[in-house]
Amino acid sequence: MNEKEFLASYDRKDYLSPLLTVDAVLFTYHENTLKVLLVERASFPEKGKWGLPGGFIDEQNDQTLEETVLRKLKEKTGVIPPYVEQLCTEGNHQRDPRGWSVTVCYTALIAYQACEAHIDTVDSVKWVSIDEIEQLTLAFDHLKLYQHARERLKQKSLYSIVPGFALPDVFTLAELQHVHEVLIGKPLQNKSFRRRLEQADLLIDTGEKRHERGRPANLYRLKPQSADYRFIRNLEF
Amino acid sequence: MNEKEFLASYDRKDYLSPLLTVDAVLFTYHENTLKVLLVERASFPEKGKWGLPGGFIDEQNDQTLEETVLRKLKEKTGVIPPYVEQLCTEGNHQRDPRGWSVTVCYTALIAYQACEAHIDTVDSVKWVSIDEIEQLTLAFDHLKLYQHARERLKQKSLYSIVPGFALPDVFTLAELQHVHEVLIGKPLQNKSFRRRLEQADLLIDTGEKRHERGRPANLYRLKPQSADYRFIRNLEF
DNA sequence: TCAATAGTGTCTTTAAGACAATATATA
DNA sequence: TATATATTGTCTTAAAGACACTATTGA
Repeated sequence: MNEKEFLASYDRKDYLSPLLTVDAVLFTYHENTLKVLLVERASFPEKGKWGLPGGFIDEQNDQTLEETVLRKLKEKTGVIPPYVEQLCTEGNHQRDPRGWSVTVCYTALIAYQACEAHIDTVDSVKWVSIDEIEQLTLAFDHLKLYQHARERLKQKSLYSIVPGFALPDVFTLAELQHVHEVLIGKPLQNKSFRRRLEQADLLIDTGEKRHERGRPANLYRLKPQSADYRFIRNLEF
Repeated sequence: MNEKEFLASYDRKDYLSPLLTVDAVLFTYHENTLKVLLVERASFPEKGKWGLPGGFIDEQNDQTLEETVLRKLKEKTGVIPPYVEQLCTEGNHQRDPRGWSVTVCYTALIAYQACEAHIDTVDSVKWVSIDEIEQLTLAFDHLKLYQHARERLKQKSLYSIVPGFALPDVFTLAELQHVHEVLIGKPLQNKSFRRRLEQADLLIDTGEKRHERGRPANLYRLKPQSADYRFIRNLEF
């Protein structure tokens, strides 16, 4: 038998694979807190519980795993988040009552404003503050996945400005610093934070200013390469 | 219908999942070079080509994905490597001619001596130097997976001593430094390298010395926690 | 002018880079 | 003693921490 004959005689139905899903921990920053997107499960198992957005691969329409997660996030938020990164894959025979199951989990970030209107139209999707999420009983092992994503994002906040993707397109340095501070769980040295941003040249100065209380703050935009930039030294934590 | 009834009526055969495999990029260090374990494929597709060790989940016997990869690595090397870490999950409809397929890929490290005897007994398993691997035509997208693992390990060599798990139980600082240098692709400052090891207290001094040419070198062992330790500052590269 | 917030100056501290110097083996 | 390799000393440099100070707005 050659490979061609093998493939002709191969029938997928003869081999059962574990259940395979894709999930995402989508963060945003709003009203001085980090929030995570939760979805109410419409069907069994765990029907009625809240869990991470996600679902099955559509083999006809998804070319890659990443396309699956983008499609799912767009279904729930109306938009495709500017930052999406694979987090981990969890697979065992206990996490789903249907049997051996595997989920490929992603971390994603988006501006609150980018999906506010869309999310307001549906009851089965909501943002939950990270202060409240631990109290909820999430579906499957989704709490654990969230915790993993949170921990990774915390690490990233020490050596990158990835958390900035949870902010709107245009933001102040104080806002950016505060997202990092929320993730790290303690205040940062303002001067250090600004100094390294300046040196790494990761932001575009819009020239605009935001007037609220006090001195108006300069408004910045993320440069595209800022998703990949890594400082060679971590901030203290 | 309640959840119990749902599960009773649920039949996995009604839902086809993509093909799911687990693969590993297993590195070792021998004769001053890094090497990767390759396995000759015994069956279609890609029969006869060399590729990464890996295979399907055994739903009856594997409790988790990690157990699957450990089982596969033990089959090929005779031992369970001391360092195993999930690398990434690659999934699309092109990587396998049988259709939509997903692989969960791990990075692992082991001492050459730990599996030398076992590997010598089989023809279908071999170590390939990283200088030669790019020339080979590996099965599926295994070259890309290897490159990904190599890049990640290079990054880790800048802020951890994870590469030390490619060495035997007992090793000299010169050996450890050289593994890092091979990964990074340039010489390191000897003093910096030793200074940070000393400070982080990651090694156990065995008290023994290795006598070769020149001054005998002190022999060390990795402390268990050294797999997780991260320096707060990267070495230059 | 005061309160509030944004942003800067500058000294200290930490840890890496550079590289010379010393130490301990064998031939 | 010469050679080889291991190990240390120490000065320089880069970048973060600490924290006080100045700047710019509205009330």
